[in-house]
Amino acid sequence: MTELKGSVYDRNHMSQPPKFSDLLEPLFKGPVRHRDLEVGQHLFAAGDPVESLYFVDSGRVRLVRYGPEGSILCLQTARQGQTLAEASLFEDVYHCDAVAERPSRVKVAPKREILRSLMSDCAVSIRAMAHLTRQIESLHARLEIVAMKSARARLLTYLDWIREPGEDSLVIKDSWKEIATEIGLSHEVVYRTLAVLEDEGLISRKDRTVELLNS
Amino acid sequence: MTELKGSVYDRNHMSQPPKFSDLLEPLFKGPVRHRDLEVGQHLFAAGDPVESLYFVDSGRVRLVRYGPEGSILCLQTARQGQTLAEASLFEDVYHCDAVAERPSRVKVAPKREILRSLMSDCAVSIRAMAHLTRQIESLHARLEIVAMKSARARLLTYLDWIREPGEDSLVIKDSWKEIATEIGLSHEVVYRTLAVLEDEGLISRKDRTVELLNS
DNA sequence: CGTCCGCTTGACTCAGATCAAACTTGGTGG
DNA sequence: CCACCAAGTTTGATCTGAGTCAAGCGGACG
Repeated sequence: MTELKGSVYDRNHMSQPPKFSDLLEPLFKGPVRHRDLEVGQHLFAAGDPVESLYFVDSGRVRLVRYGPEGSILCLQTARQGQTLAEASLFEDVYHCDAVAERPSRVKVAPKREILRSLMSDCAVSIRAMAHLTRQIESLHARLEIVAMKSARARLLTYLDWIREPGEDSLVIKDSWKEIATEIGLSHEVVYRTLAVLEDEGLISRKDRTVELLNS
Repeated sequence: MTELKGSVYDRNHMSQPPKFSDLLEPLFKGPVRHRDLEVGQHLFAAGDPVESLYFVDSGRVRLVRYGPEGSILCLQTARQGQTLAEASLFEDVYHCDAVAERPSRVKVAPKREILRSLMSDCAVSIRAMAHLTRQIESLHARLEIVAMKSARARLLTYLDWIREPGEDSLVIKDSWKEIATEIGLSHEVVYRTLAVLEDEGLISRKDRTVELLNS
């Protein structure tokens, strides 16, 4: 509970709260293997057997699914200190791909070890459940956003979602282009809508910080 | 594991597989309270404290969230034999409403009892985790559908999703109107798209059964 | 028999996608 | 230090497809 000011994790879209990472981290403390990934490199692909649980030491790894028409949907983004595809722990094979967004290093823990630890300590499994429920809520929020028809509502809801509770200003960590794909809009519309919102005085932008006025 | 041929549950959109219901059902065996709901009646609302876990004995209860512009988003549909809002077990207050879609009867189990059972038996909590992961995958599938821009792709993917693996024909259990809201389309577009797909020979309809040709 | 509601189709509107072009920024290498 | 390239950002013009309003059909149910 120290580095990076913590604000990098909280309420972050598609990312699990930090607490659980800390809880599972002990599982990765023993004789664990590492894997280093270059940008674009796959950690696993849909159809691969699930044999490990991954913990992102550094970098950023995304869970994505490819649509038939070549579209890409991001299901989860695992940043430093987070685990990836926990929901696949009880699957035989993955149903989506994991691809590094940046040069990344991940810890690899055998699935069996993880399951054994969960089995042996109820307190751990309870916290794991709590973690999964948070991911479910995160998905609820994303579903809510993507289900909106208007770009304006999507953007405002998204900004409201990733902002710190109580804070009126937030720092954009990704490019707007990435955000656009994240909320299912073309980047042009995002830029346009941002301009409109700024015109209307609902937000103000400077560099990579956005101020939410009159929530 | 007997009634209704099972097909009512499997791979059903927004519904958890049946196994877990069986697993948790024992928890509802003791001296549990019941609640009867009329159509449209609320079981709980957003902001209410989470004090119980509900199990649908009969009828159908939906987890919904209301958008600012009056839009309604369904997060989960709990049918007979399923539990509702398990993801809220670790929350203090609900973040969505539960409303009966049909006259329903639900069993009510105190949250504390549930947590205690989970805490005392690791096997149960492991299975609970497995259940939650299935819900996550269900949400992934819904996200995938709603994120598609074209009505055609949404509908085809949806039909492919709810069909029995291996089966080419499926029986529509809800009205197309409900399905339309489910996949985020107006019902007119759904009807139109169905007509087009039938024209193109991709599907054929008779009564409430749809045949998928040339998947 | 009349009403309600799911279903179906048509005409029109409009918001977001797409294509296009220019500007900014950052990094790389000569 | 500058030339250059890549990628993000911004704005304009146009197109398309889903939403909306509207109207008619048919079955269920009282």
